[in-house]
Amino acid sequence: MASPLTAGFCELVFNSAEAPEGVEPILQILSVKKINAPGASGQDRYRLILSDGKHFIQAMIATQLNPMVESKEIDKNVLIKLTGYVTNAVQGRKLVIILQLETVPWNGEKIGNPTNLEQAQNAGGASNQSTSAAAPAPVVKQEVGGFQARQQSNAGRGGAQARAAAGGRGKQEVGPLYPIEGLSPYQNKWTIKARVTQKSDIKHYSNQRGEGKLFSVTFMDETGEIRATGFNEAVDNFYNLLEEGKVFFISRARINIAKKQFSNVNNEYEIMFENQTEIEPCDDDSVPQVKFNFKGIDDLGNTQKDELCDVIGIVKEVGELGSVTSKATNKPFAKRDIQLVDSSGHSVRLTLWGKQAETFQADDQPVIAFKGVKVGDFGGRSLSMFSSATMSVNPDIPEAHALRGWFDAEGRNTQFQQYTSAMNNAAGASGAAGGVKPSEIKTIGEAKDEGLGMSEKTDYFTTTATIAFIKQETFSYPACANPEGCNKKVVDDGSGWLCEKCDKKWDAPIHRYILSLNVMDHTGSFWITLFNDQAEQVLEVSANELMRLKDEGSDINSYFQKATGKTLTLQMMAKQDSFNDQPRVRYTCRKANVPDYRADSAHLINLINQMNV
DNA sequence: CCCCCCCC
Repeated sequence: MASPLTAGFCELVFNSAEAPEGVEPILQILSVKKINAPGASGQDRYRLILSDGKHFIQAMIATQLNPMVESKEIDKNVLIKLTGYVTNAVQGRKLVIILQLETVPWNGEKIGNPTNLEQAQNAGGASNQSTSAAAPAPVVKQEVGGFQARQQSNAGRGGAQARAAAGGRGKQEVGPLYPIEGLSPYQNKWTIKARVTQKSDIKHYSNQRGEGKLFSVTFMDETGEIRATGFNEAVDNFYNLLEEGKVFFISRARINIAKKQFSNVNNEYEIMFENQTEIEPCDDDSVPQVKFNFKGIDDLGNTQKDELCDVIGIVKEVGELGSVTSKATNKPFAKRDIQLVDSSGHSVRLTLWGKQAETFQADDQPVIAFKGVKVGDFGGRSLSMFSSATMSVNPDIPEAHALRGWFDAEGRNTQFQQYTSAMNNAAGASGAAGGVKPSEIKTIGEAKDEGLGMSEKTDYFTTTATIAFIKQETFSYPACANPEGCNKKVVDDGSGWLCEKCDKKWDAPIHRYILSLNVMDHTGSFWITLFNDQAEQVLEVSANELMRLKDEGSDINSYFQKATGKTLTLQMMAKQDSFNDQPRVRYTCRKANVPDYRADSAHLINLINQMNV
């Protein structure tokens, strides 16, 4: 019986510089193995050993074919027809990269007794390397993950390849067209067709190694994105050529391992432009526009500080334009904070800087997609936009439309959960791991009944309650007057107020609140502690001023009376504590707000809707 | 080979 396999294919690959043109071989899979090195996008990668009945050869499959491995369509002894592939030499070894394949019906038996072609060839001592001057295109007839029309555009490329051929240097100067996802340091001949989605300014630097300049761009195609950097001469050669938004062919550049801490580009590798790098503009506009890798606002607790991420949200509030002076350079910077919310019900502050802060306008609560914003831990979690980040207002992408729909239908009336700095110390900064979430609305009765603050973990919750009583006897403590902000308790030793921490003596302390309030709602009451900022907000007088009035014998009772009866929405922390060896819960108020009755009502409507009546 | 990106 004739073998269904394409006899001689392995030898053909081994002896050709590029994939054999027009050949769609049928091969048998001898083994499937997951390799340890992740793919460009961090996905699993699989290596196959393929047999033509006589020899076997190694192959990698593009990650879009991974599901076929997982479903066992790609498995040992299965016959496959390669309908899209390229070949590559890696340190003298040949590798087939499969972009598209079809399975061929077969009874599951192994065919023939194939041997390792490389060993056979090397043992024979003969090098049959092709000296063909032709530059065959890779075989891709149908759509491969959006790589349709590759052959046409590749062939129509004209530029680098045609010039190389005209230069009479024999071998093609550039490799076949690759998906960005398929790039790795182990391949040297490739061309990508990609859009520039971001281009940096030219940056000049000077360090021990000397002076220089550099710029970077992000390239994107249907399969992924990759960052590319050019130094010195590459800046002169390519900076003006590479325009944001335009499509280019790029070849003959180096692939390095990406330094991920400096980039949010979703690729294990990055491109380094070299002197022989070739970049040619491309008219084909089919390459997609921008690729986001959104992180939900509620998920920012699971990111590390300083990590870069993409976030999409509704601009709920726009802060005033402000200015700060950089500690490092003493230079002033314009800044503007905005509040972003998404359908997770969480909100986060995002800071814009410089020109972007000055010109930012969003009075109609638009959707904005941010790319490459930096996560900070101020106030639990915050975001900061810097020069390499980009923003798209009301982008035409599904995530944006979904968010718009959600916000207009219900999000408008949602009370959003804010990050709090206490979450930096709490187990699991997301606030979701174990402890009650800060925005979870509880009545006082529920907080007690559910035993919040009774476990090892600190619980956070929000409650709306009315001040029933404020303890007047002790409302403050004498604190260190250091203008840098120390706030430690100081003691009067007769010659002044000593701060042990600052090792300084002050003529007078600054009094700070530790205020005990009894607050109640329709379910019960509890004692809570307010520290300086919250207490000052409630009493509308500073502790220092109140202490001065008290010391001069004025009646300060009116301040406490004025605050009593106020109803506030309190962001609470419930923490285990002990008093006279008895365990008890200490309730601390982290933030007091005027109630948002609209949001509270929306919460109640939610609860009503959940009732089974 | 850069990689700083600001403040509370």
